[in-house]
Amino acid sequence: MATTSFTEENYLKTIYAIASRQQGEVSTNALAEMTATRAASVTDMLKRLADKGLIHYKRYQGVRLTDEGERLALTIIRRHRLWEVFLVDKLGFGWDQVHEMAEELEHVRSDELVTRLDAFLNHPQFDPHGDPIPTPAGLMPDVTYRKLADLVPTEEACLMGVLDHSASFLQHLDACGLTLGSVVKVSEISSFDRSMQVTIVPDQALFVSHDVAKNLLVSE
Amino acid sequence: MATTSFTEENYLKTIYAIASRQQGEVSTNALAEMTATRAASVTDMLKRLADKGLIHYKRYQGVRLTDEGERLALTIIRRHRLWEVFLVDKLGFGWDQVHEMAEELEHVRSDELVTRLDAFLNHPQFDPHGDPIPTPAGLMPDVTYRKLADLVPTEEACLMGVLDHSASFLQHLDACGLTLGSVVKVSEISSFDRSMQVTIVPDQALFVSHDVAKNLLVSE
DNA sequence: ACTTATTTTTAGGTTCATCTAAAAATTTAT
DNA sequence: ATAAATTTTTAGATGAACCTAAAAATAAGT
Repeated sequence: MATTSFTEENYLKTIYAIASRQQGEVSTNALAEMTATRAASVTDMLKRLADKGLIHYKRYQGVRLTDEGERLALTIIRRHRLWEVFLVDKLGFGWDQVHEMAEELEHVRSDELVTRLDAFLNHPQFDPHGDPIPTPAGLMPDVTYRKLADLVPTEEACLMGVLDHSASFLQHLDACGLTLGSVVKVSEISSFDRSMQVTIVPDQALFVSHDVAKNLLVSE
Repeated sequence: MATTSFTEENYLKTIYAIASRQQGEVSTNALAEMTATRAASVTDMLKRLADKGLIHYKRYQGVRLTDEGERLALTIIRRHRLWEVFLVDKLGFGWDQVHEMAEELEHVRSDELVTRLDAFLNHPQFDPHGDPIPTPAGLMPDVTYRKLADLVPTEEACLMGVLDHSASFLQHLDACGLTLGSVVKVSEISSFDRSMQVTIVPDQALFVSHDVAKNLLVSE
């Protein structure tokens, strides 16, 4: 109920992001690195978030979101991802350009705005990077993808998302013609460097390095 | 060049707004009232804005925007008004609902975003309240309107804007069927209370109080 | 186990944007 | 023109979000 600041919202989002790719509590240092601040500043903030009942925090023990904190984090992530869809689908930005803008737009406080934006965009299920958009109630849909790197020759799958969100990775995919939604078929895997020879169905052949393949998510 | 904070941007916008409906310098007290802060806080901020070269400020003498300050104020007003068009035209909000959201959206820092939003909206010249949208270069188009209250019987004009932006005024106009773009013709003016009998062309007759008429802008 | 290294927290300080209370400048009124 | 009223500024505090440097707790190494 108490109002959460711009900065507090960013911490919640960051705690969620770190927690979702490991298990156990999130460390102060990990947060300091992600938020580009110092550990001492993080400790300050953790006390405030704990006072507001948004995280479980015991000193020296790391931190975990409360139910309320997780719900809040997910509504912010929902806003972020909806704005990304808007920027790409409606304004024609590239998927490598939208992160910074969405970081700001996500903090605009209006539930009605989010509701209408969602309808305007036709209730998208995924953002331009293939990440699922949390529900209005603050739940993360669970999607199970495989990495392209885990496929074996002759397997075919649809490109669904990326693990690396950096502009340089996304631009590299653009340059290769690897677009979400494409169907790819693995022809060969080099036993030397694990690079893959794949075909973008129907007929576009290309090599994909292991570094790329392990950051590409596929369905099926 | 130096980065302007959210708060500084709001002061610039407010200085512009007050200056544009009076002549001479803007007073500390007027700013305190508009920003809902205390005069002492305003004085603090004025020093900072003066240091950044955004205002002309001599103590006890009131304040005036520099060219740079005015350009900045107008780019913020441009963003505000473009977002209002988006919210009304694309998301279907009422013109009485969009001010608060636009207050937040206007601070999102990306020139490219504004450029693309403007194109997406088809380069609108006016916001949903009939206020002109400053140019990308930071110039306010000058439009000259009359007040409906200044028309005399048998004159006809097009509703172009409002002076009062309050939700209650706008809702009242909605309830009366007074929409921007409508053509109205003045039939009679009461010498008692200056209320007007007008016809929304072609055939919708209604009474308009002087309080309403003096806050409605018409063209021609 | 005990010393060393790492992580985390405390202590004390800074900046931004605000506040209250009191002092100074300006304006108004008699 | 001088006193009274108003406006504006200074002085000193506060809270949020950060910082550095040092202390304390935990984890790791031999």
